[in-house]
Amino acid sequence: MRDVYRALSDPTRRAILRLLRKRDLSAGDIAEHFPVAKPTLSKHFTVLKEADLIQGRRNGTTIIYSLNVSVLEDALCQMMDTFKISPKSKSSKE
Amino acid sequence: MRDVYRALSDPTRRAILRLLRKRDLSAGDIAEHFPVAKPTLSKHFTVLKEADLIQGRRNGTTIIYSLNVSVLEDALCQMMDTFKISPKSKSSKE
DNA sequence: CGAATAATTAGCCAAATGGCTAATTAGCCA
DNA sequence: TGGCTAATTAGCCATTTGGCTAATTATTCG
Repeated sequence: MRDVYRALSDPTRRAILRLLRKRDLSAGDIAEHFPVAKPTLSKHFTVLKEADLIQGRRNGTTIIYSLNVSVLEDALCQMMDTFKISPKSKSSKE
Repeated sequence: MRDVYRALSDPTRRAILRLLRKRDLSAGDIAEHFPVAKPTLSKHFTVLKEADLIQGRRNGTTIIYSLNVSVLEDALCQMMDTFKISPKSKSSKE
């Protein structure tokens, strides 16, 4: 989970995830959506892979990235579990 | 939201939020749970306040921090909205 | 007021982060 | 094989981050 939080902390990486939500895309396709150099994006891919949020498969000279849907869903659910409010004590202020 | 992601990216700050989920606590009370110096925690409080996830109120010489429950809930819901899978295209791999 | 306590701000430092260009790897095809 | 394209790795740099100690602020109380 640590890696997931880290992965989500950067706006470019969040945008990559949103793109991949719709369809698989090659590294080059993704690059067209961002004003940063390709090697910079490669680093972002690495971070996202470390969090297991995406995976790449080679297709000829290109690499196709796809979202690991269930991993993302599980991570979101776990965040809910971690932070969502248990109706324990009364509300705080006032 | 940018600030929320940033706030959540650090494990100490996440732990602070979990603590405040149960009850309000003074800065000193919170400090007892962590092996870091008080000024370091003060910085974390600042980051959490910038994300509007917590607020502090003074009570004599101490400052009591409380979780902004609805802000956290809204943030989590928005993350769900942002990332949860719309049943658009078919699954990706294979 | 003066001392004590709680917390923050100021200022410093090492490590991590996100960006870039140049060089390298990997696969395709003539 | 040689050349082309796609992408990553290597290496560099500036900024941010999370940590610390010392100094400052705020409040209470004798």
